[in-house]
Amino acid sequence: MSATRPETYLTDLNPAQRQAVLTTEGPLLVIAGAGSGKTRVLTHRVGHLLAACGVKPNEILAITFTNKAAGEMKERVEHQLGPVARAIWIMTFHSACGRILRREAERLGYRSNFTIYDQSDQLRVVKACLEELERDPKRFVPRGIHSQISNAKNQLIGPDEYAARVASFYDQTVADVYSLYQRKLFTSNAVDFDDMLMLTVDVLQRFPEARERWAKSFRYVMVDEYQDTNHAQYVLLKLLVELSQNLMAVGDPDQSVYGFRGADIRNILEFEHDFPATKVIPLEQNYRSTNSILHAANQVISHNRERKEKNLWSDLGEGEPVHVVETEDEHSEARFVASEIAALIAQGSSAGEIAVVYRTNAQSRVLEDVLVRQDIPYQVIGGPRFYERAEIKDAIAYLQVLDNPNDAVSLLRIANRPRRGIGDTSLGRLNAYADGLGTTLWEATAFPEEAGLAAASARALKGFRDVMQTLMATATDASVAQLLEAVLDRSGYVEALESERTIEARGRVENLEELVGVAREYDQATEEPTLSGFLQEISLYSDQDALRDDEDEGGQVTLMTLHNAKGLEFRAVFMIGVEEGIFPHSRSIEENSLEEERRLCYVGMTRAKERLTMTHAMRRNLYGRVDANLPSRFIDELPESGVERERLRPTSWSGYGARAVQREFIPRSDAPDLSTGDAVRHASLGSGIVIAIEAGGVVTVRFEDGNERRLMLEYAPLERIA
DNA sequence: ATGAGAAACATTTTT
DNA sequence: TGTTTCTCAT
Repeated sequence: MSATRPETYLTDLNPAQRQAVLTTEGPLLVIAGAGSGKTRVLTHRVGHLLAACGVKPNEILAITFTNKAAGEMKERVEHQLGPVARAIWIMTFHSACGRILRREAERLGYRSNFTIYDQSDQLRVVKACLEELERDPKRFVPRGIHSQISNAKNQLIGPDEYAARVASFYDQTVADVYSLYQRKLFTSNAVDFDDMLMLTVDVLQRFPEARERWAKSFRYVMVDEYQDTNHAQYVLLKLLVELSQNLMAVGDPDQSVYGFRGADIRNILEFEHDFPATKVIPLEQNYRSTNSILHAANQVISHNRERKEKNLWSDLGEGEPVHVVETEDEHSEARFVASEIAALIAQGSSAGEIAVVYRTNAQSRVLEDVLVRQDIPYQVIGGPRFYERAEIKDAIAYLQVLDNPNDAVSLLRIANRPRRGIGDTSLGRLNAYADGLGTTLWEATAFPEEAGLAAASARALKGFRDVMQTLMATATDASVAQLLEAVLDRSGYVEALESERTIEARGRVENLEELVGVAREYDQATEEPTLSGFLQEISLYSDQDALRDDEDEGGQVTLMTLHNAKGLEFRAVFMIGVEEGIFPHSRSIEENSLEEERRLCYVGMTRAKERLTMTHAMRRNLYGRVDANLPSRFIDELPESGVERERLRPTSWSGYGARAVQREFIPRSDAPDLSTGDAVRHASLGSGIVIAIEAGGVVTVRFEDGNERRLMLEYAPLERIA
């Protein structure tokens, strides 16, 4: 690629961006306002280091928070620089820690093929601990305990230190669980997400040779979304740049919205203090939004006290005013938004350029109903995740046990799945037997009689153990995909699903096939594919980014929470439910985290490129209660100019004026004649089965994804399939 | 071991 | 108001 000469790649940067690219030595803080081109800065800076500063690819570590962001950055850098880019460490905090830990785990007594426990695995372990300690799970809610442990880990407080700080009986229980939890993970040769950071820090702090090696190997470190780092991540970075001090942090304190997950906004606010001689470069030119939108967003965020002054501007002109619309209730709000979307599409916008954002997931429902009826294609971000589906977790658990038989959580998960007569009682006995002997659960499975299992259970267990051992033998010379196929076959898992003969089961089998596809892809794309490698990769890639991307070919309106909208942009954005109690959420008002809510509002507003509409309803049905809500204080904080306020009232019994009803009800004359049990396909919802028919032409259809929906035969784009 | 029915519950969630 | 989780009965 020829884009590697400075005069080429510097020309498409503004002065501040250029300065950020050229400042390579010493600590650098780039305050990157929304839409200010920070990804461009990041990628160009990598290019500059390689092309003009003689830096080798493997000396650069570029950290992001999401796999998606890492993937995008990698792609851009590769596009710019060619294959050399592949040697650059562009990855998430967790993948980087995973890579480091794989090399260093043995110093801490873990083996390098450690298993990574996700949220639900972690919760299982907490529950097991509470049970073992005989604490009442009503008083000590597992989720609460877990979040205490997680917080402690983010603060780098280990079990011993936690125990030393105990101030109440509750704390004492947390401390006991924490310590037992860590021991359980250790004997399972497993770590949780938080451990990945905490243990990496631990190994670097306790072993100077390790610290020196890694600090030497990364001469240049860059971190994106620095405002979202937690304390552990901060300490990790400090250790990694100990020698060079070449740390570039890119972030925007106004977009810190993950405080509730341990992100510490002070990291970015105090960066200059933490890293003396820091150079600070603000990027204030916005390339995304019109000035009406920016002005409005700036005005709202200026109400935060704990903040560094910043003023975004753009040369994209004034644009349309921001629309603020009041409706009667959530239904009219949804109808209004849907009709506006329909109008935008009619004017030539693509559905993919439109987003609806809201504070809580539950708010999508009402809107979905209207969108379906109006036949507007949409996707909801944040539904059930691929890797969290039961069948996928089961299949992965099999692989985990094959790779790391000590992994007790996975073993317990699959022992009786599919059902093979190894019940909870038997597993409990085995567990007790293993504990008594100080061995692992897997080893105990070799001695069912000694563990006191009934004859039938013992036989079942032997069968299970045989299958697993055969598979383990296969594991040594099969590819990951082959092994997975062997697992699905030999375990009887797929067979059990197939014999269910339901749509759900068929969907599960399809999901499993998709997982085999993922494994195949891994086998092909990786230089040295190994089972451990595959497992570590997918443990950290546990979201639906990949699927999300291939699915939105046709262009669909995107529905998502404000949190999920971070980092994205759309031509038109509808922010719904902008009401006191909803947004800001009543919990946030109680918890005094209003400033974070306001930042969330800022994030949402700055997603819009050309058109921003904020709606609020006077009445809203929430949890079966009708509440009267005031408009959000954030609406009061909007400027006078560049904002157009509108109040929608019914003009007739049927709707909100012409534009609201236009597309709504056009009955079809060719409605299919359906009966219960018929297979049907819906134009936007996929196929499913009719499970009920009511008077008035209302059918209930259960779709393949498990959702059930009531549809009006006369209007729904439904057809019968064979 | 499975399912029906009651009770409890209901921000946000990059890894 | 929907959903999930728990309990109890089968």
